[in-house]
Amino acid sequence: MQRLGACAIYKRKSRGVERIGMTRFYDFKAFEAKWQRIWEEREAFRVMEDPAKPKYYCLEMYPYPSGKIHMGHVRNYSIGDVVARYFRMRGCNVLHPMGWDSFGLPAENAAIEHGVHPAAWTYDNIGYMRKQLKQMGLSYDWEREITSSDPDYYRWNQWFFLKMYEKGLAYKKPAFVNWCEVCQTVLANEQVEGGRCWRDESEVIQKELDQWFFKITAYAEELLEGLDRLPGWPERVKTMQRNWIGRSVGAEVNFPLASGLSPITIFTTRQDTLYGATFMVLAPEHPLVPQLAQGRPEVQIFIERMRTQDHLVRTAAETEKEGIFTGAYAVNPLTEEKIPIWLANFVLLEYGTGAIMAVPAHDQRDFEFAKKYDLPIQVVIQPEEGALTTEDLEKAYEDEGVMVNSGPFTGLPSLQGRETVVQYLEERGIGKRAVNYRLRDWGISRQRYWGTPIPIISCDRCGTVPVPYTDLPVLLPQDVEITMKGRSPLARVERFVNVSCPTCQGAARRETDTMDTFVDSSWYFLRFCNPEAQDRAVEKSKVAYWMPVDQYIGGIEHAVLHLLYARFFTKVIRDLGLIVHDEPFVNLLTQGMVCKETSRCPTHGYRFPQEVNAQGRCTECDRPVEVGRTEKMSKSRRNVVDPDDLLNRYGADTARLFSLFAAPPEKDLEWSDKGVEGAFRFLNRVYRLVDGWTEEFSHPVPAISFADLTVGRAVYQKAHLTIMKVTEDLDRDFHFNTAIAALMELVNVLGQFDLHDEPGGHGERRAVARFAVETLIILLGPFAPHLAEELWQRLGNPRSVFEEPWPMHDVEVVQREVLVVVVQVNGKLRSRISLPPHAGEEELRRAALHDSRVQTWLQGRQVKRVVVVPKKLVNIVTD
RNA sequence: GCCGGGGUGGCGGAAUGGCAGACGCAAGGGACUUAAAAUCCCUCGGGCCUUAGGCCCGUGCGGGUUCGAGUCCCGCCCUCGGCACCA
Repeated sequence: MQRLGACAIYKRKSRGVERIGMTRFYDFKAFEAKWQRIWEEREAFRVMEDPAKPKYYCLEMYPYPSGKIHMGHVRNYSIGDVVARYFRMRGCNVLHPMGWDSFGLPAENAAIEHGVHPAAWTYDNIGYMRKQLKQMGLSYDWEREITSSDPDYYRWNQWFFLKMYEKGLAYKKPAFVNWCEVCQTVLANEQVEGGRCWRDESEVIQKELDQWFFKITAYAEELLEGLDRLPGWPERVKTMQRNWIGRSVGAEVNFPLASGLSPITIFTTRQDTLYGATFMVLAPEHPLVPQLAQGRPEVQIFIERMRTQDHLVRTAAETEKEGIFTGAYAVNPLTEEKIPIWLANFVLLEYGTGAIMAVPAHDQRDFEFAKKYDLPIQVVIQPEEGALTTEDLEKAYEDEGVMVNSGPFTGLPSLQGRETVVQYLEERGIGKRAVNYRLRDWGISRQRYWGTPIPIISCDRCGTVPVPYTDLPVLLPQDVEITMKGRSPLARVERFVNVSCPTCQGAARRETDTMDTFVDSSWYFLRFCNPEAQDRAVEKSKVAYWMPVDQYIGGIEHAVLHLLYARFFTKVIRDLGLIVHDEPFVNLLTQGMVCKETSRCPTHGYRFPQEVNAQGRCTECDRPVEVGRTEKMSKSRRNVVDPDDLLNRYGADTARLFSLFAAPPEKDLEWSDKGVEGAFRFLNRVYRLVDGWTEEFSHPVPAISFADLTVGRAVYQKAHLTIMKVTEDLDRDFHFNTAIAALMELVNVLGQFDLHDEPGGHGERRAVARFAVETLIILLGPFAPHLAEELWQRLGNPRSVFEEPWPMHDVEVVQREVLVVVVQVNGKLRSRISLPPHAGEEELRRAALHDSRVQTWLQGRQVKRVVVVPKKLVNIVTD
């Protein structure tokens, strides 16, 4: 019985030494290290294609190597590991890989702040985090590890880029970026705060630079429609993608100019309100503006002001509407009235045609604008009840109604009017049906060093020339000075920039921008199928075997960006003929955030737990600290828990078990130190239970069958019920928390069980106990793999517990021996009756009516009806 | 404003339209111990009936459907998240 943890040994050796707060615990450190070593030696999680087995691809979002793993990773990867181990035990050939999303800005910031090379910083972090993941006992096939910043990986980003370039899906156009004059660099949207640079607080301007784009809009319709064929995705993720794609159906209408210049086309979803269009508004950047506003310097000034205003600010809903008259007029094609053309901040060049017809009576934005600049308002839609007049209009009437003041259309319901008007426009060549998407093309240029070089060369004679495939990869040069000064750091590396043109051999320059790191993660799941392939990005047969991903698991924060880009890439690669599937991820589990309560001091803000004393006061100023609401764990909120501490103190199995037990996976998890201890206690209880019985189990146990069992029937049955419950919970929605609860129930039952036979017994109790314990260990395996392996081995089993097939419950055993049926009178619980398990409806009814407690409730009442739910309940309805 | 989650004990959370509160945490009581820790056992939604044992109320609020509603329907309130001048 000398198997308890180190502390217990210490206590025994040093009798008489008093230690307060000493705990006895199982030696998780030794077990976990041992089994991690054995798994590695046995290559337990290597997989190859095996047509004989059903395949299962389980994937968790690969991490950015920021330094250390955080609790979100612990949760994410614990979930994934249970899924992977479970399906493996169910007989599937499981692909469960891991890698590193290792290009990105933090590496460059580290270079600027600490003078470390981004590569050194990144690869150090990967080394540390890989060690942490291994310490968690995750069942990855590490032979398939990929690192997106390796040339072996990113060369294929370049390859895909060139393929897309050939197909016209990658193109260059001028686009606005956030530019800080002080830093001389482009800033990401997240680095612009209120229109100012986050570093030096100087004003950020919109600068027009040549940028590379992927034409994701070419797939807008398919990306939208495909969502309907993803039943395994959470509804909210699909909704967010639908909103993001933002399909709207309407019409494009041509408005002739009064001066006879070529007409201006607008997009509208409300062509039924065309008769109410009393003016037009163009985006300040609209290409026709210079012609229209000739000789009007004040318009130039307005445009200039709009150009320099931060795009985010300008497009914010709270920003006041402002505009200016261009001096030009257009003609409403239906009323044939002359209407003024204005420019305004709220009209965006990127959406629709960059021009709108303004219907102030029926569009709130137009209404506010018309009121401000005193422009005419004309009511053309009347609500069903009550008349609307222009005079008493306090806000725009945007709902449906009946068309009025609309010439031949007057009297039509607005909904129907939309169809009739668009037909009319098409017949006369004034306009046509049109669909618009809010989705914009994906700008992938980054003026950064630590990313995939864009494989393009520009030559003064030949223009834009793609790097030939044979010259890939375009390697990212190593010795580059990284500062915040200047444009892309690569632009100052002459050896890199200066090349000869692949077409004319003349002097030419390389593109010095790098790709958005979302490009890397848009296809990494394909690379896991054939990470070793040197001559191609994806190997058709292997990808055909493994893809699509059966279960993808990650944070909700990628609901739109990553998950949309990955779907887009999948469709592009399909159209390149390399894969056959349309969607990358069949089932998606978006795990909730890991949260913890925060502490705030009135003077010092967020406090770490160690910055709060026992009296709940700030250690710096002694003011009472307010315990705030629970929020997502983050360094800035000072409410993080370091997984290293958790792993050292309680071990991987406890860390995993707690993060799975505390909440269902898709909900937020509230951190609780006490809850972690609870999980640890449970594992210790399992350990002690098995440890205490190992000796008994070394004696031979007889074969048992439930039918002949004279003792321990309830325990035997509980084991089968637990198999049923755990299996159901894993199959239905991965309800790990209730599955673990079922295991706890089994342990509670076993804790009460005495396995010593009555005099004259022949080991039946021992046999029941052994069966139940082995069942427990197998079922516990996916959740607490190290402890399960250790206990399994100690019971004398030579093979790994993960080579055991997942058990199946016996339907005969699970049948209750005695049915306890609930009896209600008028829907209220009044009694319970016990009956043999196969009692029929009539027996139930009779037994219920004769029950003495029920009798007292029926006194003086007439039984009107008796509802019988077989095996469950009888409800007696009286008058 | 629009869309999507969610409101159940002191807390995290359970409940295919059929026993509300599984399991865990906290709390209280007890056993073991010289003592503490650890462990084990018991109690644990609220109110009421002196007891055995029972009764009443209770899943955000108000209606409805049903023999029966935490669960389904209608109307609200609160809360979290996403989107938001998208024509």
